Amino acid sequence: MKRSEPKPEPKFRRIAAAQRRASLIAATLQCLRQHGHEGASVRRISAAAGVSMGLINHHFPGSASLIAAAYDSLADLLLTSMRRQADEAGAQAARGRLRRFFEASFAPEVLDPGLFRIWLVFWSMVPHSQEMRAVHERTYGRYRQTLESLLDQLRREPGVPPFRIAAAAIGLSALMDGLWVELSLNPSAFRATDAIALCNDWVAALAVGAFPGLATGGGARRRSRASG
Amino acid sequence: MKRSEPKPEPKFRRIAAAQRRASLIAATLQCLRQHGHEGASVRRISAAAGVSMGLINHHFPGSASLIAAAYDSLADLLLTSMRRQADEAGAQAARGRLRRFFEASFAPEVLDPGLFRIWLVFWSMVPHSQEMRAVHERTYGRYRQTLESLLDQLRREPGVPPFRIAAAAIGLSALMDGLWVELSLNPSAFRATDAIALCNDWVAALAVGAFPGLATGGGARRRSRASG
DNA sequence: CATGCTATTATGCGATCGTACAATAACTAC
DNA sequence: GTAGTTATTGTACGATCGCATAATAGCATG
Repeated sequence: MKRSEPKPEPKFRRIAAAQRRASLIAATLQCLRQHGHEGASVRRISAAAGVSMGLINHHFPGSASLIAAAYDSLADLLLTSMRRQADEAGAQAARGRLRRFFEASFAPEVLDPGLFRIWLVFWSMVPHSQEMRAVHERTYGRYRQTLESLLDQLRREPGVPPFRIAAAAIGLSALMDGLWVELSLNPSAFRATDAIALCNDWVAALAVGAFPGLATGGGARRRSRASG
Repeated sequence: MKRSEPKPEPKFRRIAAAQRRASLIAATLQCLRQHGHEGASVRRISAAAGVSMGLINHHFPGSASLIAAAYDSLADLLLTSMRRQADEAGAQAARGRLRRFFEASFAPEVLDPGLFRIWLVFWSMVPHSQEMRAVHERTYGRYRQTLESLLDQLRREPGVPPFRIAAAAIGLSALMDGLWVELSLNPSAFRATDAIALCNDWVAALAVGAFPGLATGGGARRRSRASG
């Protein structure tokens, strides 16, 4: 049954808005990963997505919104993955879950230079974009909540003295982020296992009440005097 | 004694190469502070320095070298300032010096959004520029050496158990960097005093031997087994 | 005062950038 | 099948980018 009409491949296809947006987000992440800051260009992104330039402005109010959506998407993906790995293999002790969370945080895929490249672009846009700031606060908030949940499980274990969970999560996330940044900048400075060990040590110190400022019950007030 | 020649202001002045380079470095930092990644442009920098475009390529092999020199200059300035503040007021206990170092690290001038902007540009260029990588490694090396010196003083104090200084410096620098990054990204996430307290707590835990992985004498080997 | 050196300027070139807007064509509904 | 909607394309515009190079002029030296 040969058709007389050659049935030419259509020059483009209309797809659902949600799928198109997801495709654009994926292309954005690919560009940021490969070209860093210079990849945040409408031309590059649209070329990577296989569509024309103007389509971006049709689906997003501006390129800033697209990048914010990419930030939200990637951050959610990473956090979900880490949470899943932490909760893997059923009910463990809190220390074990935290250890798995650390191992996931310094896995080779997270220490990929491309991911660092992407993240630097995100960070550089946070202070000057309302949307990026909102995404960062939400993202970082969920990140800390995850840590708070894990630390709360730790606190409930026998022999663990009470501590201020929110402040502890701030410190732990900072330690992890700082290790990740330096390891991304200089993979030979130390090893991923060293980073994991430092995080585990931090948890161990917290579990024995070695952080005086994090202890509950007025421990936070004695800061200016009687310290040395 | 009126001169018949109007003695017009010369269109430009020749100055010593070292001074010109310093001027260009200062202009570079100003541009990066104000415009971030877009400030790393030959045109903007030369305009800020009040010179023409081509002068940069005359004094530096390329714009990358200029930015690397700016990285080196600013990092040295900051570290010197922090070291001076830590050593201020004579011989103190190690804990006091560390506390002063933390306070200097989270002073308002260090938490200035412009400084974070500058630093992100530096970081984004490290993975793809040989010069930037060299500057980073040297800079970060001196930073860790400073911390190692302070931690060594801590270890010599009575009652402080021995620990692996190099690894400890890695952890402490990561904690400080992570706190600085997050505070720069979101100044309302927590306060500078919280960051300082978390660093002091880390030192306190180290001083009581609460970090098992940092303890010397085979403490680093028990990592895969017998941990939970 | 004349002369040479070179720090410095000024300009042109090709490429890329973001934005705007009219034209087109794929899909839907009837 | 046909009309309508709109997702999608294609292009033009002005600005800025890095780089290269000839021309200029400040300064030192004699």
